[in-house]
Amino acid sequence: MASLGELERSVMDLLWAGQEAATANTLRDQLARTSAARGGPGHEGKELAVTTVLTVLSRLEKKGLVERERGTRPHRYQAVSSRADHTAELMHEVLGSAPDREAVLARFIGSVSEGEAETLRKLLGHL
Amino acid sequence: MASLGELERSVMDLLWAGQEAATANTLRDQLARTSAARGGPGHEGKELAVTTVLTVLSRLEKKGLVERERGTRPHRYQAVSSRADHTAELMHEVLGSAPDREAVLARFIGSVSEGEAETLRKLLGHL
DNA sequence: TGCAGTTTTCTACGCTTCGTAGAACTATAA
DNA sequence: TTATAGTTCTACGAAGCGTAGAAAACTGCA
Repeated sequence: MASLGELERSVMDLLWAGQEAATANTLRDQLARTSAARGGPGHEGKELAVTTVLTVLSRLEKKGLVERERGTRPHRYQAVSSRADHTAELMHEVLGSAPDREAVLARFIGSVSEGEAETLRKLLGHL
Repeated sequence: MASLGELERSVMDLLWAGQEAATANTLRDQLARTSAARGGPGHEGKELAVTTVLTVLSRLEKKGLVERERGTRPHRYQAVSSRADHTAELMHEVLGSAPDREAVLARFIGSVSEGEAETLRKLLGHL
């Protein structure tokens, strides 16, 4: 239960981008304004109903990606983990289902840019 | 369009396991017999109709994961790429959608077993 | 050459997920 | 205590997936 729909992803992107917890209304506005909402820049996001945003937020909460403060009245929503953490976790998930992990890693490393290979060497160096 | 359903995955597992191209009937039998079909061992797979297997194979073909020889009468199906290649590609896909690739890699490396870290070091060494 | 069996394609149905939002309910501020 | 802002409930249509029958296409044999 890890994959996200298009709107769900847009919402997560906003939550990951902002450091503060956001309300449904804030997000709604950002979705309407931001080009992050629908792919390419120059493409203004759609005007969504607040209920739509709330539904999506609930679903994201059920999926464990979002956490909400129920105390305050306009509930405030925030991502449970950073985008980097989440993505890394996803990568592990993908890798995890493979019986031939080493082979996968080999292929993976094989098609990484030189710059990133360098980064990886550094990261692996001091372990 | 990368995610697979449960049955689709079972079929891919069989195709990845065998080296020869297989027919729908062969796969049907293997699905009925193998425990690879449904998770745990000891759990015998279900008896599926051949048409079911064929439908799934067509869908996998459309997704670009499977390739079929139309020449021979019982068509023969095989995986387009190895499981390792496919999985590595998936990992790149997941990583690719992140603007903060380096941060993701850092998190990813951070939670890799020591054995695998060693493997990675070796792989990165001779590049 | 025409049939009987085999294989493939077409069509379809039920279930689940996702985008979308109205209706109804609830808390809050004045 | 009531208008108003916010939340939950319910729902519908599209797409993806498991599943398979019906129909069409093909093959080997009589």
